[in-house]
Order: sequence, then C-alpha cells, then structure tokens
Amino acid sequence: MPDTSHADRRRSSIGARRNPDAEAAILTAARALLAERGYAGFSIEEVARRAGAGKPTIYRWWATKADLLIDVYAAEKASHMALPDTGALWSDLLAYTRALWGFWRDTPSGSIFRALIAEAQTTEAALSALRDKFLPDRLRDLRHMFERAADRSEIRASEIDDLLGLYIGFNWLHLLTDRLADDAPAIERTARLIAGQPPGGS
Amino acid sequence: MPDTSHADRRRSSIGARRNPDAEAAILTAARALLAERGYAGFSIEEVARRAGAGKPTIYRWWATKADLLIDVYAAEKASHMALPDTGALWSDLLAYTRALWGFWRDTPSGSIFRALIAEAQTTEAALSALRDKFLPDRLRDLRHMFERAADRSEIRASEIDDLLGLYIGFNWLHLLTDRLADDAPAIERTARLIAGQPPGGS
DNA sequence: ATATAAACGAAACGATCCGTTCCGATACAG
DNA sequence: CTGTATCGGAACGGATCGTTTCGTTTATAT
Repeated sequence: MPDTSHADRRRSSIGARRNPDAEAAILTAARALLAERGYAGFSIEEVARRAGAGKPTIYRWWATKADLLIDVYAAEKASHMALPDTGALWSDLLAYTRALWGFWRDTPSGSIFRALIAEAQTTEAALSALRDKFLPDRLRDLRHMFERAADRSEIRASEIDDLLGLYIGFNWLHLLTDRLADDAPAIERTARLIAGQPPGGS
Repeated sequence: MPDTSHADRRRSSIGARRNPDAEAAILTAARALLAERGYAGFSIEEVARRAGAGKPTIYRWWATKADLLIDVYAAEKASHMALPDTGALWSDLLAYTRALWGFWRDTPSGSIFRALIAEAQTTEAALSALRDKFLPDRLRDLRHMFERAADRSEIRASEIDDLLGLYIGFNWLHLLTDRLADDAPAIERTARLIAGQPPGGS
C-alpha cells in the first residue's frame, strides 16, 4: 500500500513548468489536514510543511485559500454520490439525506464544505464560488429527484425550486451546527414534510 | 476630588465589580467595527483599541469571540425585531421573514450573524455557543409562532420542531449566500409551503 | 479607619500564521 | 549553451492571538 501521507524526499523543479507531483502532494496534504483537524487547524503553513513544499509554490498556483479548498473539493468529488430513485420523493429524500450526512461525516468533504462556507463569509471570491458554482451544481443534481416527483404528481412543478431551497437549507443547518448524527426519525419526518406526505403513511 | 464635569480620558475601575461603561464601550466598538469592515476586519485587538479598553477586560467577560458576537447581536436584535401575530402562520412567516431579512440587510446584524456562523466553523467553543446558547434562544422566540398555529390546528404539534428547522435553514441559506433581496414572491411561496397553505389561497 | 478583593487599562510575552521576497538548484525549451 | 520558469528553503515584517505582569482605582468587609 502506497503511503501518501508523508512528504517525499526533496522534490525539486522539473523545469520551467508545473510539477504534478508537487500539486498532488499539496492537494493530498490539504485533504488530510482538513480530515484531521477541520477548518480550525487548516493553514497554508501546515499544508506546505506536510506536503514538503515551499509556501511560494502554493501561492504560485492558488492565489487564495478558497482556491485551494475548491481544488481539494473537486478532487474529492471523485467519490460522488449517486441519486436514489425509489419511486417516491419522501423515500428518495430519506435515502439521499442519510447518504449525504454519512458522506459529510466519514470523509473530509464535510469539513471542506464547512470551510468553504466559512471562507465565503470572509472573502468575496469564495462567496461567488460557493453561490455561483457549488450551489448550482448541487441544485442541478437534486433537481432531477424533485422533477421526477413532479412527474408523478407528488408535488407541483411550481414548487420545485422552493422545496429545493428548503431541503438545502435543512442540510446546511445540520452541517454548520455539527448535528449530522444519523437521526433517522428526524430525517424521516423532515423528508415527509418536504415531500408533502402525511406522518405514518408509507 | 472626583471630576464629574466631564469624562476622563482613561476609564478605570469602579470597584470590585463590572464597569458598565467598559461593557458598553466594548459592545459599541464591536458593533461599529463589524458594520464598517465585516467579519474580515474584526479582531479583539481592534475592538480593544477602539473601546479604549484593555484586552484582559474583554477576555475577562467574554471567553471567546463568539460570546462577544452573541452579545452584540442580542443587543441589536432586542431593539429591532418583534414577533408578528397576524392570526395565520403563513402570514406570520411572511411578515417575520421580510422583517428579518431587512434587519439583516439594514443593520450590522447580518454581518454579525454571518461572523458568528463562520466563527463556529473554526472554533469548537464558538460552535457550542452557537448551537447550545444562541440557537435555542432564537428557536424559543419563533416557537411561539408555530405553537399558536398548532393551537389553531393549522399544523400538527408534532411537526413544530421540524418545521422550525426547515424555516431556520431557509433563512440561513439566504443569509450565507448573500441573497437577502426582498424577493417577496419567493418568501411568500416558502411561507405557504412551511405553513402548509395551498398556493393562491388566502 | 483600614485591609481585602476585584476590576480597570497598559504593556509586553511567546506563539502562530499571513503573504512576500530573497536564494541556489534544477531541468526543459529553443 | 542560454534562457526561463519551476522547485524548496529560509527569512522578513506585520497582524493577531490568548496570557501574564504591573500599578491604579474603588466598593465592601472588618
């Protein structure tokens, strides 16, 4: 098993072009650091130390911390989540929410996303990236789930955007307050509320 | 002989108890600093400088930056927001949401709240303060609105907590992505969704 | 009247991180 | 061979953190 956690021996220039090894080492170190200590323990200094890279190398390729976070998240997106299709919106939401919360809990992705949201409150560029790139991406994926439900007449087509907003806000609230325990009853109740299913039905 | 004709430049102890002048000066300085520079330019150092206070005085009364932010926000909110009671949940929500978004837009409170949430992503103590102190306070106020609705049989009593969570998440999402324009139609649609009112009804 | 206790602001501390700027070494491109 | 852009290392000036020390101030307890 390859050890990707520690720095390699001195890694020098490979000429007048970007060194992919350095880039990979930096992204890996950033990911590991976020996984271990979250946003609080995340600094360019520490990433450079772990990656065996110089700070100038990092600043050369990522102008801001947000840019680095974005690339780390993009690399992480390799393990992306599949959309469920259970035949009913409320059970789709139940399955997706439990998978999403687990994904946020069990990978660095939760910390990365929290870091991005926090960074967006400080940096205008990070806010733009969050609002105009991440949010539309997530909405685009999830929208299909709601569109299928509208096709089945479970919800009105005109409600799709608003229900999506409610659902995203629900997930953000739990992420940002660190309440991602697998609280199945609460998730199920909320899934039913959003899907317009009466309690107790199946 | 004490000089009561004009304020001394230096503000000293008034005995073995908290000096209200110092507290007021610190809260005022923090509020002004957040209004001027937002979370990015907010530091304890600068608050102390502006307030003419010592850092130990701040740290003596506010263990973390989050505790200070919470007090600034609380002082701000008490004077600006009242709970509506229109007789129907959806119109209560409509009125409250428009007032809240305006409050966030037109006072430093939006910046303060954003700062608090961001701080909670970097500091465990701030997260606890937000989740265990601040949020319950906010929920307690809003809960009355939903309890009245349950008394009128507009919603089920068992749904109150979950609907509250959806409503809070909706507001957070818009605050954190800086989408607080007075989008009356969107607010109205979401208020109806949460209150379980069909579109177009009154 | 006096001593105690706690608050006050100022100043300095060690530490961390920021973003930048040097430097010598490296290796491809022309 | 020369030029150029990269690499990591080191150090910088600056900011902020949270803490500690110090002398001063004033209400309260004795």
